[in-house]
Amino acid sequence: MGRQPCCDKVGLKKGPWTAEEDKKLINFILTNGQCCWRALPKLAGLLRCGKSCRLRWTNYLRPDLKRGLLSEFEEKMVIDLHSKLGNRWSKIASNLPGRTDNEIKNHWNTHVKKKLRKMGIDPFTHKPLPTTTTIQLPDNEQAGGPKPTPQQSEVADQDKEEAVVVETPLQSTINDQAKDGDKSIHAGLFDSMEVNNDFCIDEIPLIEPHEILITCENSSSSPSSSSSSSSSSTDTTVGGRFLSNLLEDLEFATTFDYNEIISSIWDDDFVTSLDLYNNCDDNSNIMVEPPLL
DNA sequence: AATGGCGGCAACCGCCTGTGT
DNA sequence: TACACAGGCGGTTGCCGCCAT
Repeated sequence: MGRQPCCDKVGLKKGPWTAEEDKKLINFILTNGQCCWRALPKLAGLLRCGKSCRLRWTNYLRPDLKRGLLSEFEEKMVIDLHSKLGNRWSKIASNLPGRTDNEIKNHWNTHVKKKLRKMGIDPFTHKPLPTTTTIQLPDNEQAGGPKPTPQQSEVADQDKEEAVVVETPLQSTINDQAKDGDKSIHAGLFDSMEVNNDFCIDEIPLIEPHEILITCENSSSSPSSSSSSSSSSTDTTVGGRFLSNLLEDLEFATTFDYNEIISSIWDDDFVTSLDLYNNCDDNSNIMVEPPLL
């Protein structure tokens, strides 16, 4: 007898989320907080699996999410953390405020892997690629007999790396950069897992629940032309747009009093900060501290 | 201008882990 | 200790837009 599915899948909707569904989810969570994902869809009037709701909220609807490409520094952080933690994306994400594991995972698979290979670094081992004339095949097509799956390889690699900490070429590069300048940020980044510029990668979450960092995105540089071009009401998905745009898309102004709900749940300071964020148009960072729900 | 290939990313699936009983 | 359940995590899939031809 198999495990019971997380929810009754009969009649449940799958695929991209519609603005209406997003609205219901946001409305419900802002009103009731995050609790019991399994029961949430029913209570919120959604024909979705609880897991799907959780994913949608944590990856796209949370107000503390940053959007857009990872900055150079964030990318370096990801590479370094990956060299130490392997594919533990959630752990990596916990060290990058406003970034989700899914986002980092996607970024790794689509951008960083290629970049590292171009630099002659094996994205799995973080060590220099062998300088043979062998044609570099995709990960799962490496020549040569039965091989472990990528996951198995990575696990093995991780085990090795846990035993022996080796500074990768990239780390050296970054450490060199740290010597040249910007020491406040880079200093000690790769020193150890214990102390890392005031945070411990292993144990201490970088963001406290009450401390959410929101970066103002340049409104003219929305993540991709695709999302901006599809921002008309004909597009049913909200895609990667950030909350302010999202709320706009959802037509909260006319159909959903977002401010009222916010005010009823979060305190005035946070509401003011959120408002400030929503209206800002430069690239400054604003610290928004929502009270614990 | 049409179209086929490719890349990026949102979302799903299934397994794992933590917690309560 | 064993079991059930909910939530979390990582791998994978499939859609969609962009770009080259």
